[in-house]
Amino acid sequence: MNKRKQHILIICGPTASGKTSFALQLAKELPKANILSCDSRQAYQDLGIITGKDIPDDLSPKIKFFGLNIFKSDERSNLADFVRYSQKIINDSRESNTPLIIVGGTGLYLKAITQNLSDIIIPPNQKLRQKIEKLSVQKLQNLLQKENPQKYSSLNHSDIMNPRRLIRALEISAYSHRGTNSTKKNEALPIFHWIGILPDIDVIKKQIHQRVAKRISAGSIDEVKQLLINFPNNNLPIYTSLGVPQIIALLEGKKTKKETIEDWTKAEIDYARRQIVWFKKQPGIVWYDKSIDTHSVVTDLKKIYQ
RNA sequence: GCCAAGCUAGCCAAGGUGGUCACGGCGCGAGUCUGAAAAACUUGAGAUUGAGGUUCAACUCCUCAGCUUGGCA
Repeated sequence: MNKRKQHILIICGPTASGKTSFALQLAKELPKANILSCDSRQAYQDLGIITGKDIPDDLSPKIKFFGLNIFKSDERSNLADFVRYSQKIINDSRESNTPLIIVGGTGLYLKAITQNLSDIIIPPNQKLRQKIEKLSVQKLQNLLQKENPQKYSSLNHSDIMNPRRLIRALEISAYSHRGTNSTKKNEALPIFHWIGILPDIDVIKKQIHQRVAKRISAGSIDEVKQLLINFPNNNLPIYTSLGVPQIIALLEGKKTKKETIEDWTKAEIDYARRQIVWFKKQPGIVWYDKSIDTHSVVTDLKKIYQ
């Protein structure tokens, strides 16, 4: 790898597109490689079955896999935490001169890793959040209009109806008002090469159907039971992992097992759809629609890593 | 067989003294998104069982047919 410029491959795509196995396949063909999973839920230490942390047991020692199990399940980890972690992995890979492949489906995290997003350094303000979280959308709008009319008018129709976005905007305004508006230096970023994996939507749906059925029979329900015992606070982010709310409904007797499987499957398909919408909009992604010729990609990549 | 109630989008479902675009929810489609992102939010397309009749006008009233559910000898 070039000593001065670090090249990093990013493999993105919707859930069930086969991006992880592609990354592993690719890594095998390199003399050594680090893989960083960029996945907001697999980053937690529990729910291995539900979130599908399917890394082969016989992983070659020349491949190191990062990004899994890095947060405790009762943590409210977030974008900034993950970016910090990623930067460490990126730096380590550069120093050890090891090619790094980032693979994941959490679009915003990937975006933040590859660009210096300015506002993400502003931390959550729990006091403020608690104070205003119960307010109506209308009231939040009024507040923001008063506090930061510029930001208010920059929001689109969807965002302006979104309490979470309004609260975040108010949080940022409050932070800026304190005069601690830090101007973070743009550190030299590595060069990122994006590959998007996008099979036909029907293939994805079929994969999702199979995957949910498999995960249910592999012990997902017990996994949720255990989670409820270990971390009874079901307001934690980990509780929003796909499959968890659906399984909780089953445990509460509100749904049959069949309905649970249907609901979970649907949630996964909806999620895949949202991911596709997001990634399609990101510039600079080289898309692989159907079958991927790993070898030709490797050939291309070797040129980059020369 | 008789009586009763009902039949509104793919599914569930509200409505009105007959009178412009027929509530909703689910599902389906399309999007938004810089510290919750597997999150949160926005938005679109779909309907009056069929055939007659009354009327200026019927999804709403009448008749017949079909189907569904409940009750009865």
